[in-house]
Amino acid sequence: MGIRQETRARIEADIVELGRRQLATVGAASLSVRAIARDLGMASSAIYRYVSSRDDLLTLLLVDAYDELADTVTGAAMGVDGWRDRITAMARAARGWAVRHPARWALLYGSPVPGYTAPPAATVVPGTRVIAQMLAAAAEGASAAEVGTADIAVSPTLAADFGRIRAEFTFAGSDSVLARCLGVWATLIGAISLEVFGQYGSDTFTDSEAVFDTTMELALRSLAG
Amino acid sequence: MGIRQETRARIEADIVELGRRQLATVGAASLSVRAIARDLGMASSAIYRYVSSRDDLLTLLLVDAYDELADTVTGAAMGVDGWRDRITAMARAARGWAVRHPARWALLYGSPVPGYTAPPAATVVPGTRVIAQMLAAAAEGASAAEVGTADIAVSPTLAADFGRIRAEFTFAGSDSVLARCLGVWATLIGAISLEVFGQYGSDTFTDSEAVFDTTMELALRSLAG
DNA sequence: TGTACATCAGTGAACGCGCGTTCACTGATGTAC
DNA sequence: TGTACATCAGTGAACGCGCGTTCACTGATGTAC
Repeated sequence: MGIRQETRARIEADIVELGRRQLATVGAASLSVRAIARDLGMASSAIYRYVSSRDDLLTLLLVDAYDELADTVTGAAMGVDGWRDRITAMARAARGWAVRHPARWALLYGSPVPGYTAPPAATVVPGTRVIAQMLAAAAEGASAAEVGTADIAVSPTLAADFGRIRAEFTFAGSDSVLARCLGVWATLIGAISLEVFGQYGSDTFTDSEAVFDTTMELALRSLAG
Repeated sequence: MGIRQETRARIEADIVELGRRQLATVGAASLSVRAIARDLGMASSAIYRYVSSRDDLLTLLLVDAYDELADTVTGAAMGVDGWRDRITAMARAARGWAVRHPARWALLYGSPVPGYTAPPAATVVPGTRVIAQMLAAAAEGASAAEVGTADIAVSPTLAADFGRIRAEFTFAGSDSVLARCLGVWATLIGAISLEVFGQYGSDTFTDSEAVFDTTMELALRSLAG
């Protein structure tokens, strides 16, 4: 690898790092390529050798965050026996990552950035890694007949949608199981966002980890029973 | 009421309306008092006769949105018999409002606006109206012994926090009930945000209302038994 | 009812700052013969 | 191994635009006597 490739790789990494910092300080909507060039000690125009536009930088940061979150979740799930404990481990890992990187969580699951649409080609795969893993764990429970069997009324339209999801994620589970997974997913995203976005205020809960664990335990009961 | 008070009231309402539109088009982070003055046909400085700063305008919009959401939810709950159906009605009303006003939902429950902190004196009361109503409905179920009694392990710390919440909302229900309410709340916020923030993509679900109803039905089951 | 004065709404210029993106350019690194 | 040429990284000026906030001011509305 020549000197050019090396410095290029280093600068690209620096750009992502500076971008992360900007997300934390000014937010996605005020992300500025000029500011990043400044921080790199470059002329503002030089940044265009590395990033083709502001939106392109946002996509970079989006994929970066999706991947790091998914890696964290995968790492936490690895080696945990039993689908139930594995989902719990994944949920906790997701929350932990979000608490450590609130601005990046906001980029992934918070308000959309006005004027920006993520290019599906680049973002769909990294963006579905976590839910895919959760579904896999739930499918394990379903195949062991450990997942709640009480049926839920699902409209034909919704059943058709579920069919497509089943194909996309090669998920082996009934509509009822899928519906429960959706509920767990909504609870997970909601619980993390409420905490990370500061909805609880600073003085409502002393131990927000305990709040989260309790919430997820209840959500998982609905899956298992 | 003199002519001055009348025009002032009209202009104040116009400012809020234009602010809402800006939330929808450029988002809270790019909210511009200059643009609003422009749209009103005023000099940019004249806006300061009505709003003392940009942050002040944000607070105005925040309270406006909290109140309208709460009014909508209250209206939908009115006259609905049975705590369970009432919670369902409230949840649907909240979703409906969020779908109609995605940018305002984002202001309330989405990513925090960097550099802005809502003044508690103005926002806490309107911001807790919806959850207060849900808790009241759940308390009704608890007093009728219709709410799930299976206990949940709650740490002493969390129990103490729950005690404070019980006092603040004059809520009559055990720790288990409170924990379940928290779960329902997280599910509600998560389900709405996932839909409104576009996480499902445009082609995953044909009937997102059905998805929401199914999710909430499951969440309520966990409350009820 | 009329007049004097106080309050208020709105103006326009200014301060100092930021942004994304393009363009013609220099000088360094890499490559093919 | 040396040379000629192509590629690439970075510069600096420029375009055209935006922002929040302050300030001294004019002219209209409201109020007290």
